[in-house]
Amino acid sequence: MRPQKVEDQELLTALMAVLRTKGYAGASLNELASGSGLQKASLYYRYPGGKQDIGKAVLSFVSEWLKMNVQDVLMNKNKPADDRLNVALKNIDELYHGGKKACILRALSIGEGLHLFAEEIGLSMDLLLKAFTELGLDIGMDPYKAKETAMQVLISIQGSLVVARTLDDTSPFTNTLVRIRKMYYP
Amino acid sequence: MRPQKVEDQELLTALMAVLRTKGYAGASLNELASGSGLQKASLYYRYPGGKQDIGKAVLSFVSEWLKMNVQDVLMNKNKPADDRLNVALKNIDELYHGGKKACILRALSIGEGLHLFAEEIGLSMDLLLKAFTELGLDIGMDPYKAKETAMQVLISIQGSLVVARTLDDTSPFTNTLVRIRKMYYP
DNA sequence: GTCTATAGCTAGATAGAC
DNA sequence: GTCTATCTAGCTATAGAC
Repeated sequence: MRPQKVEDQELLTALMAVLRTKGYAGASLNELASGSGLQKASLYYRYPGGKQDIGKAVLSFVSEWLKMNVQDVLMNKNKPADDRLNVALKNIDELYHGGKKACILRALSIGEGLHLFAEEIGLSMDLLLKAFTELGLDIGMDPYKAKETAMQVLISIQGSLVVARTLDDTSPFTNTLVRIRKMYYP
Repeated sequence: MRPQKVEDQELLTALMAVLRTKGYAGASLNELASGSGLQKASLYYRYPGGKQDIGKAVLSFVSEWLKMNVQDVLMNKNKPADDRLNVALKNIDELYHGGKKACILRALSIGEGLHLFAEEIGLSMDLLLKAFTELGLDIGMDPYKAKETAMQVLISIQGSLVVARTLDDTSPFTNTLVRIRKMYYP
């Protein structure tokens, strides 16, 4: 058992960085290799299923990150709800580097990726939807309002990331994070 | 001058359909050819610059479509503002087939496309932003509110399309069109 | 576990017949 | 204007040395 040249988490972070900027079809194994510090053949050793395997591994990694850094944060009833929201939004801000980086879920939901990863992407979206719905219920929203608000959170995050990229201006995203806070604490 | 086998507009519509579903990197010339009814070499005759030329042509086509079916509609001061908004929203609904089809501006803003088409995509976004801002001013919003509302329109359209695709459910998009109406006529 | 080297294929792009 | 045939480069994936 020779030691790994690159740790799993570091590797997945690097692979995610390539996929989120290039997209699934646009990310070649050569780019995934050079971006991660391993050679193509080594990537096949770590992910025997090749590129599709890499995509699934990255999406699982993202899903776990969201669970830990958004869902668990929002649902931790030991802390005040507004503190939980602040931390979750700060984590989301970091995930997208203040609007400078694209969403991996969106990048992989184009073309072939939409069919290959529909399940994984849908799971992450559901996770976020449920977490923000729970927060709404927690601060006294009725179930319908809580679900609608959570949906608006997802829509405005995704939408503001798209607009930020196409206008080359991060302010739509940063403003959106402030707006989300106001949805729960007007 | 031999007659064209496929009319310009029909050709661009077919090419757009391939690009918006496969993305720029994912759409091969073979797919663009079979999707449009022409052979690869014929596409090179119509678009000498190859794939990049096709992308730019499709984006110009979309920009003109938006100008005619959204901007000119919203700015036509001969009709009542709420009628204009209804028609513009109906046209947007058709452009995206009720949320079933992706946005070409978003599909081409991933990977290589973001750099190749930044200008064209930004122009279409600006066009929409200005048109909806104008509508807001027209019904009495102050300039700041008008601009903010227009930005929310763009964000919620793009975001709801992403969420609709990832959840495989068009209702986020169709609900968003209703919400947009309420932003201007609460 | 990681590497170099390479197989087999498909990509974007062009030449030249009609 | 459109086609078939073909070029080269780059792709995914694998074999085998270390």
